[in-house]
Amino acid sequence: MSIKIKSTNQKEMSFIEKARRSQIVECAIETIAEIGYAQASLGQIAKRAKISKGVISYHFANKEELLDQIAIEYYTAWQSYIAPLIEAQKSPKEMLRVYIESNLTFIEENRKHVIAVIEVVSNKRTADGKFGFASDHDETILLPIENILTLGMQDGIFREFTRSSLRVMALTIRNAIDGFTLELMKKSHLDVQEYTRELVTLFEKSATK
Amino acid sequence: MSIKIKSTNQKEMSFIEKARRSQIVECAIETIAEIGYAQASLGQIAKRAKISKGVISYHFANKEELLDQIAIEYYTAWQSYIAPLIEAQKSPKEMLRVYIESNLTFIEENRKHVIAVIEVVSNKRTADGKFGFASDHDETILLPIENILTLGMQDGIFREFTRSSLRVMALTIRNAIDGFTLELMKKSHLDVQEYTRELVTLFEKSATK
DNA sequence: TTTATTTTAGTACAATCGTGCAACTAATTC
DNA sequence: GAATTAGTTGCACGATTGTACTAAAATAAA
Repeated sequence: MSIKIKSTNQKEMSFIEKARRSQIVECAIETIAEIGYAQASLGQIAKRAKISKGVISYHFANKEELLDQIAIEYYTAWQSYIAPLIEAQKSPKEMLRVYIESNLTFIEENRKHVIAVIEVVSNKRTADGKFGFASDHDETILLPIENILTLGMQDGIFREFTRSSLRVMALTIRNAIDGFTLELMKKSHLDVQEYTRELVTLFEKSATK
Repeated sequence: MSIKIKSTNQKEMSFIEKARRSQIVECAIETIAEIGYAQASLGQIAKRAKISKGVISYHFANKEELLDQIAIEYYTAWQSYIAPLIEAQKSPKEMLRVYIESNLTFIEENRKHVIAVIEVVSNKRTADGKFGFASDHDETILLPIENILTLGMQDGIFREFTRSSLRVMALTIRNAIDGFTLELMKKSHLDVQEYTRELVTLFEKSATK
């Protein structure tokens, strides 16, 4: 196996390499979103990109690195999108509402990417069969909503949460958001505005006193 | 492709065939639950069953039939388990509580099976890339909880739901239950009782006036 | 312009995949 | 007991997979 360390230790990636990596990631996203993880071979991705398979192996150490990149890029973009919106809110109740709204908006605007991420994350396994994405990944995802719930509880607006009930609440919100993605995938003409409104109502009721 | 119709049109399955099919399905469940859908080849399943791959193809028309059987058996068992428990309740509020409790209990008692089902269902695709399990499958799953919510609304115990808000509520409950499965998969020592209690609280608050 | 480096196409390779089937063994039927 | 059916092993086959690599083309540097 050839170790490719140029992007983390050596000099900057060239303009060509950046463009090519980006194209390959984009084609991987589309391929996975359209035919599913199991069918999305490097051959299929290369075909979509109109390049040779060898180009993929030149730019990425292996398939795993390519697929991980899909997830990494998504979460980077997600965080950059969500964080400032939430920080701009004054009250935890507004933060909760904006958290849900912005998540669903982001998903709608990045449909394929989020679908590809869910496929990659749910199918990734370690050599011994465990989930490939570590639990610190989950913690990172859950942190913002857990902070919002904690803040709301401290402000006396939200109900009293124990450590575990706060975790279940946060997980349930995240599960609802991921579930929205699947629903959008099955029904491309879903009324997103209405879905969002209902989710906000639901979680406001369940979070407040 | 050889069409195997013996189990649906011809005479009864023999004792041997029933036992063998059951064993193969069981090994498929374990294989998928342990190493994931993508790695669960017929060879892996046959190895686990200590049989030749040809035995699988003798008893099942193709891999798809075998995997479908995993889901069919799960949902049959799930429905038999859930329905009487809910029917025994007098009020929609009790039904909602028992719905959540019995779902999580059933999942805990059938961990591998439900994990395998989630893997199969989420990865199944039609020839043109669409989700393989049709939307009538979703409707069947959602019907019980939708009925409970409708009943509660008619009794004046639950809040007023529009058609769409009822659907979002039902979906969110199902997403929470599926999310519990994933959590259980990642953390085998999860406190199920506590998780259940929190979920019941959460959805009671969100459903009532 | 020449040389050095990067990038690409094309393909070899071992391994694996699902499907299919011949040959064999075991059990049942006539 | 012979014929038929049920059940199994072992493996062929075409296709595909991810990894790896050579030679050629393209680009950058001297």
